Amino acid sequence: MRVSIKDIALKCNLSVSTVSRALNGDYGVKSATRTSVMKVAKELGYVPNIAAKELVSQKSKLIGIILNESDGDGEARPAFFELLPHINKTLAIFNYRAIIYTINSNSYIRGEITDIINLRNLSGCIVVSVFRENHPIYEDIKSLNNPIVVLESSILTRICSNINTDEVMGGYMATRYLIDNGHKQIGFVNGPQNFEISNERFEGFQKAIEESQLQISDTAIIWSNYTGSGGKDSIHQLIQNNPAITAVFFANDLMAMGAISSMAESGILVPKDISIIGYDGLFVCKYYNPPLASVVIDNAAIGVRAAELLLELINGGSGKTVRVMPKLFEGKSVRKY
Amino acid sequence: MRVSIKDIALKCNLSVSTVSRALNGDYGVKSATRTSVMKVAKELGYVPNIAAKELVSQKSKLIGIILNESDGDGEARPAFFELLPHINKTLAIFNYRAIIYTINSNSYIRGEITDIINLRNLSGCIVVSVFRENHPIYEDIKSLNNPIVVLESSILTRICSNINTDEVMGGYMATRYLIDNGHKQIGFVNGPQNFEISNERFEGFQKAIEESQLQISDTAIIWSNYTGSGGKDSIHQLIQNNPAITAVFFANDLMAMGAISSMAESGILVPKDISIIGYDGLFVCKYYNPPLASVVIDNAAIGVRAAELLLELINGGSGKTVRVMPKLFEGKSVRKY
DNA sequence: GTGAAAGCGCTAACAC
DNA sequence: GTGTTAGCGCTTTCAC
Repeated sequence: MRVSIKDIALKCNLSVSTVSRALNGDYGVKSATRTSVMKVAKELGYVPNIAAKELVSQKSKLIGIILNESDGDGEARPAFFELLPHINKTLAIFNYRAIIYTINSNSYIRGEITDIINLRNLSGCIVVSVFRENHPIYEDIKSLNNPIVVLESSILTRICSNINTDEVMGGYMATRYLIDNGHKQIGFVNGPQNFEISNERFEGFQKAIEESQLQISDTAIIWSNYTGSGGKDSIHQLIQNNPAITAVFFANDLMAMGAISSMAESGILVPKDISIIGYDGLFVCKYYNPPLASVVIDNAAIGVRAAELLLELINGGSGKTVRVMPKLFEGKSVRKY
Repeated sequence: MRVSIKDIALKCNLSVSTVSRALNGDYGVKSATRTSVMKVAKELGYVPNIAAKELVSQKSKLIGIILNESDGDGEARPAFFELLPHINKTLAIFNYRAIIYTINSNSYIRGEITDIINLRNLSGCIVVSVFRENHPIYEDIKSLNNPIVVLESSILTRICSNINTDEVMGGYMATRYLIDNGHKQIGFVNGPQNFEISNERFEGFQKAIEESQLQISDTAIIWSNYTGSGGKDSIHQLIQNNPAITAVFFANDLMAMGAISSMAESGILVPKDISIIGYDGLFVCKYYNPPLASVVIDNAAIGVRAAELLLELINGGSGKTVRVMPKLFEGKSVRKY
């Protein structure tokens, strides 16, 4: 049988209520009483029963982390796994813990996220995966009555914060970097059109192109799928239709890597024959061959900030938007003309 | 106020105990009663209060996943993040959920893992990170009274299972693959000596070397640190001391990648000038330039199996050892002589 | 400053 | 087959 406050009360000749107050640092307990309670608790190896606390307080100190199941194969969005430890560590400082939930994006039914929260009385949750635009989960989030932080989205309510990279800026930075290095014939391999991030990165791309008054043919823009093999297919198509191309911006690193390794087999070298820049700043970029230029998303900062935003909401704060600036990693995959 | 079984009882003209029995599928409830209870529960939007259930049952349906904090930087052991979704999905089938705990390997104090388990009454836990040999956490695990599954270790008790790749075989396969391709001057860049996996991979390496009666100089074996920059430093040292070397086995992919990208800058090409094989089978291997030969650890299988082993222990089964065979990914980084 | 008692939502004897 | 009751460990009024 585990030690309970009753055991402490018995040993201290006190009532359970006093012990409870002493243990929880409440006012109205003589300081001598408190020290003796603490001492006995330690001696007895007392561990509070969280289930009992939760039952009476109706709260849980548990945070849900919502993951899109398709991220699970490790290919789709590896960057999100870099977030997890940082979210977790920040939450742990305040004695919150994270439960991971995997949601199948295709079989999602309205209210699923509400059920998840209610079942374990979660204090809040963080949606780390990007779902396609107009995915029903976003409707649920908007009408939710629980604190929630959504990454890479712009949902903002009294009780929902969002944190995201400035994707337009990211797209702009990547394209600008190519232009600044003298490239004029530039291709863009993007993700699917029904993702907010794809469209924003595209907007940044366009901005940089227009600003420089470059002409980009329609065939130089490909809407792919954020996978390595998608990158591979796209680059060949791109080169075939645009033989004069000298640089390509891929909307994520995985597609860029798929393209580079595939081109190498055809004897096309990076950056000698063609320059490549990716997006995400995966930690493997710096060990890629060649080190892959990329728009770096600061996952550590986002993870910490997401957790902080959620804790703010839990403590009564109201929803806000936080925007994180991406950085450029130059790598060695872009040639200067 | 949330709907409780009391509300259902009221509406159905039943007692709470009958409702409880009906809801939990216990025997001794008329089938008509059960259907009406179910119907009303649904109508009212009833969600069971898990805290109450846990309080009375003294169990939690919560599993701890123990991560070494140093894995958190995403560099140390990226492969483990590939495990997570698979563990999680398997647990979810049986309504168990995973809580992620980050442990700082250096500041660990005896009993920490026991406290973690007791505080939330975890049904069990899975230790996914590799700690160095003789780390105090392993002593704690041996004397634990709760179901636990440890990856990449050989701890086996009545209530502790372990699951690991056959690392000796992995080391053997990698080395054998180089030998079979005609390499005779082979180098080995390993991880730190105080990790069980390093020593096992080394054993496999030695076995293949001896079997083939090759001579390997002491300077061709380097104990590094599993990081990309460690791989970079090691390869240059290796080549300098062993100019005739034609192939190197790296005990993980990250070191191999660090080495390849660094060699490229010095004009040393893989596999033309030197052949490289890695270990782990990270999903980026196939998009590396060149696609990196590697010993593939089947993280999906390990994740699923680890969860299954834990559930077995929770349901009264006893500790067992499961060994998973690694596979070889040939890539294009090894040249045939 | 401390104690007695009620109750959070649920399960599990035990009674009928 | 169903109801009554006690109790899981804790917090929180309300007395004193």
